[in-house]
Amino acid sequence: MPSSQRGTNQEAVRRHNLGTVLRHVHRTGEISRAQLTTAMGLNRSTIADLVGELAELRLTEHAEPGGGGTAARRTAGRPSAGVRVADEGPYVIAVDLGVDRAVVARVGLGGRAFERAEAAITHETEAWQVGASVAALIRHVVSWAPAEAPLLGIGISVPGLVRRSDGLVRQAPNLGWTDVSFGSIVQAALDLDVPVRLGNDADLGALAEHNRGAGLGVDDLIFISGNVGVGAGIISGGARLEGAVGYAGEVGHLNFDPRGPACHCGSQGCWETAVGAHVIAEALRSPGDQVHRLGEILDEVTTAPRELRPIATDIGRGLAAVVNAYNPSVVILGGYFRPMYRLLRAEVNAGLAERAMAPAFESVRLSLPGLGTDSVLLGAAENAFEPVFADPVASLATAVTDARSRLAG
Amino acid sequence: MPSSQRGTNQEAVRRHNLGTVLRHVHRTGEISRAQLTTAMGLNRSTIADLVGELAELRLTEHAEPGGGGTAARRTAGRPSAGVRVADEGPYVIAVDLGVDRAVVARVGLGGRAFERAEAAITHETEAWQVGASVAALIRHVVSWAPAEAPLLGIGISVPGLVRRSDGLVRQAPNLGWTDVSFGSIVQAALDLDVPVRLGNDADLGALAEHNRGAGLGVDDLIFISGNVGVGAGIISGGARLEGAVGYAGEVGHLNFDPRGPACHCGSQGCWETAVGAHVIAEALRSPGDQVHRLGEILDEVTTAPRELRPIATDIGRGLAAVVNAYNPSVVILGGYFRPMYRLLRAEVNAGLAERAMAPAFESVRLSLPGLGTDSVLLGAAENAFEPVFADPVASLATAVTDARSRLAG
DNA sequence: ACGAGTTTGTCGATCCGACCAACAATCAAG
DNA sequence: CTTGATTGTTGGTCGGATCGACAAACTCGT
Repeated sequence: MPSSQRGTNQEAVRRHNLGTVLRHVHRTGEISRAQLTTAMGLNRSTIADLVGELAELRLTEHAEPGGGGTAARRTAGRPSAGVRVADEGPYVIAVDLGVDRAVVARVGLGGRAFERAEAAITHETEAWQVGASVAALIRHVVSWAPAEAPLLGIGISVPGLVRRSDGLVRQAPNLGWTDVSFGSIVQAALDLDVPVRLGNDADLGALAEHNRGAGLGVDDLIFISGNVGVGAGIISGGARLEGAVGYAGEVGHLNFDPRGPACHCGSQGCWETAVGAHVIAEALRSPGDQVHRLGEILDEVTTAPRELRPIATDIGRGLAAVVNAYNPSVVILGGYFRPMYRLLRAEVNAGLAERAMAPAFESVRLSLPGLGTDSVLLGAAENAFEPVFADPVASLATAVTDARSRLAG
Repeated sequence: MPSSQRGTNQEAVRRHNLGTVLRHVHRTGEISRAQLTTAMGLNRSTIADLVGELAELRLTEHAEPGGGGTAARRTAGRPSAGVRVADEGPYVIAVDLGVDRAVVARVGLGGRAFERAEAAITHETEAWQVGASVAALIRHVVSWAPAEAPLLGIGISVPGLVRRSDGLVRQAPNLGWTDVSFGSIVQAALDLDVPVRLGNDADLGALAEHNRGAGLGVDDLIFISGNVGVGAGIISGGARLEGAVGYAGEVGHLNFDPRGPACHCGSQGCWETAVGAHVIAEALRSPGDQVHRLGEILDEVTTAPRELRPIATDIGRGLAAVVNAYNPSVVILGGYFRPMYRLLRAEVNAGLAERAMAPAFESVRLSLPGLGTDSVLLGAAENAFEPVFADPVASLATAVTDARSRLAG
């Protein structure tokens, strides 16, 4: 039964409002109390009370009315005091597990990415080995954190199917993983009982672009991740579309041509077999071991190679299915689709126009990621922050306050 | 911005809780206060208060602890008094606009369908003519209603694209409509200022099956409507998936075979061109004008004709795309897909297994509608009831209390 | 420079709704 | 018939949002 079947008690109201104020502060970095009252529709007094509680929790702190520097003069009346994320405030660790490397970053409340580190991983590496390198990267990154700052959790992005209920990695073909409990592996390697949240790379990319990127204020958007495999992260009506088990958005395996080549998923002629990284690498006559780096290779290309044109058209044609199925207002092309769209915008659009239904086509817009190549990494961070917006007090209770010293040992 | 950006004030809490109690009563017909406390997680006293307010609004009434008849003896302790929908309680009018006929029914709070009426419509009929016949059916059906009972609204199902923001029918190929404001037409024909809510047939079928049919308690389900055209209504995470403008779920125009025949949507090889009513009717060598009645024709068939087998397989193959895209736990086959699945279950399942991704396939189950051929009609009623669950007081304010006498004139 | 007008923060009082505790009602089981 | 269990009712309590009044801090016009 969904939440609509349950009642709302006053404790839940407080939790929700407190979390929502924090969400606004997180989204903007700094926001005035006046803006909070209009955005949330609550009374001035109520906002003041909530802001006071957040300050007591050391999540936010008072900001002088002047704002950051000599901001432009505003309207008449008393200037509104600001609320900003606390110095030495809480942070999370974001992990982007790619097919050839792992990137780890420390991200503060407010969305600022501080230190980052990365390491290469190969297709042959076992999951526990990957866990060990990730743990080492985390130790390194946390060592730069303020001593007092609490670690709220770890968010991990995985290029594969992640079961929502427990974060189990069901299938990650490009890592060679099946049923790997990667969250537990990292926890064990760190010897730290900190909340870990895993997510599919496309889902997390969509989350980040929705909160901070090209999808700001857009409640129906799709992030397409091209990362050897092809997947979609879907935000519909402002909420993540997950499906029963968390596998919604596997558009790479939508049917594209029933007479097409066999796909590793068991079917044949999947969209992925027409626009996957292998196909593009082959068209570029790129060495086989460079497939994992396709995005970087394409990023250095300035003029579109002729042989990529039909593939770009097929990208558009496949996007038509996405548009017909989900009716988004923005589709953001991430991973190696980003340079493909940058180079071959006309072909992609033509393929889309050819097959999308007119009313759905009219209301959609293709877009490049607003966060560049960091969408997925920042999405992992956003995902790790989610609990603190749902219930700040409970989330702080599970946070690790002395992460730096405990991980240094 | 979604609701998560706004705050919750106490007035909203009361509205929500009052509506939720009413939703429970509606769903079950009769429910004990004890069940309400456990289901909603609120205190006994609070439930008693809410129930009292609903009774004052004449929406519900007290039911003796004995329940409906000599129910089985229950647990120890004082028996819990029941709450049931009021006699002479509020009702809605549901309209199912099919391709060859319109069905109208009066549906009471609690979901009971009382009187119904229908009339034939032809492809050539203009929208205002359809509106006039629907209005006549409504007048007829309302004439049987209790004099005191308030009419909450009218729910209309349309086989086509309906814009969510204002209920405009953008495209209804099988009715020959483009940009028709059918809600206003019916309002004008009735000369009654009553709330009218339109919806796509598949979306409404999904709603009804979720609330009262084969999808009871299932939060991720899909209703496939085969009604000359092919569409899907999607419930994901307990909420309707609508998309930016309301066109999500147009799976009939997902790509099926790029070399397939041209589709009326402008593309070619859409799934609809492989499993649409015309294809099946042709395979049955049925007269061309019988296409609209395909569901009824198939309902009378007892053994599956051999020539339908490949089509059934293609139904399954197309469903694989639906399963990959939305990861539902139940897919309900409505319209003419209902007899197709009844007759050719094995073929449909085989086609699905052939192309769906393994993890998604494992978590999905195909099903016949729990409401028979009435899913869409009852979904239109459920849709019309929605406002009263969002805010009972406001909805009653817009209701028509003397509908019978005003429509009799 | 100074007052008028405007907007915001703060404080106490108030209101509203959910919660709690005690008690009465009503049943099953022994 | 007694005991135990469960539920409805009632009056009081508590938490949280709101309201009104006032002070604070700014812009703008003179």
